[in-house]
Amino acid sequence: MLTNSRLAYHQHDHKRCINAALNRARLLCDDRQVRLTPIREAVFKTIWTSHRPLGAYDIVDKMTLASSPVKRILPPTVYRSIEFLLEQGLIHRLASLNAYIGCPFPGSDHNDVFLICRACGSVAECSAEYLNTAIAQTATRTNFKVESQVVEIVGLCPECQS
Amino acid sequence: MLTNSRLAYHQHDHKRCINAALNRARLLCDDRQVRLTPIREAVFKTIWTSHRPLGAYDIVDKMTLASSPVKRILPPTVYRSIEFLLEQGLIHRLASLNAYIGCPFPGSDHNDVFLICRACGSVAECSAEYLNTAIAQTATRTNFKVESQVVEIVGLCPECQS
DNA sequence: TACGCAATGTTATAAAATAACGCTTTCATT
DNA sequence: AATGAAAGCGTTATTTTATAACATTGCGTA
Repeated sequence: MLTNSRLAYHQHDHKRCINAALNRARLLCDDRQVRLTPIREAVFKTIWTSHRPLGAYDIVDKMTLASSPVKRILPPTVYRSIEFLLEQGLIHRLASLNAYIGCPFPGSDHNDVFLICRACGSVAECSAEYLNTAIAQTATRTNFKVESQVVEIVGLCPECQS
Repeated sequence: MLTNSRLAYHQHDHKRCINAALNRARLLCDDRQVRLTPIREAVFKTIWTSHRPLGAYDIVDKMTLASSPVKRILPPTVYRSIEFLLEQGLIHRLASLNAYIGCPFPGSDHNDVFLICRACGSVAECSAEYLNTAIAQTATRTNFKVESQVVEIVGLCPECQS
């Protein structure tokens, strides 16, 4: 099972997390000949601020604060970057929250299962073979052809159960 | 496996579908001593118009058209009914679509898995034991305590694969 | 009848996302 | 280097989705 739950749920040097993600993103974009522009990179870093998902307007606000006092970053700018990052699989959208979170293993072929903690707001991503098998089975039984899936599990992360 | 895929995907006398759903809803509300008022019932019927999910404003528009030409049904009214129907488990919200659909088996204990056809827009609901088991397993492995889940599968229904 | 509460009406606004258009930058080709 | 097409970004306006706040109505119970 592929998961970043260890990192998502425990104290760690998150700057290294961000840097690692950024490096992966750069390599991946380089590889694919797509441009990770300064704005896209800034949006990416903003989303990677924590292991909690951010809404589009959270990103707008954070980026406006971070930039020079004069300049406002406006929604369309952010949404464009979000669109790009989603296309490249560098971030995910959490439909049940209208929010976005960094993908811990971009480029690898994985289906997305998210564990959303309702207490601390953390989100971990997992990819489990047997879960995908179960989804495939469910679909097969009804002759449904799966193309994509949204699996978001809400509950309590290990840290918030005590 | 509990599913309404047969009905969702094939021609059938949908009026009977609606009536059956309405009867179930009435019994259930009666049982629970909650009030299925005329407005709530109207919203419920509107959502049950088809096996396709409706957005809140679709419901507003449909109901406004259906009622006398003078009277406008306004969003808060509809949202209140939606809230009530969700609480009673009579309808479901599809997070990935911001839309609502009638529950074919309210009252029964079931986890929700939705099969959303991207071609015709139909949605079928399934409850599969092994899928829930798989979700439970995934959670257990990461010590995550599941409280609720959103599983929405997008693809092609049997009718739209040809 | 009067009280209390749930349900609805109404106005206004918040929050999330996109449309449309023009300017600037980038980059391959000359 | 010049240039033309496409991609990226700035800006204004608007659409779509959802809720806040408060007034009014209806309905059962003391």
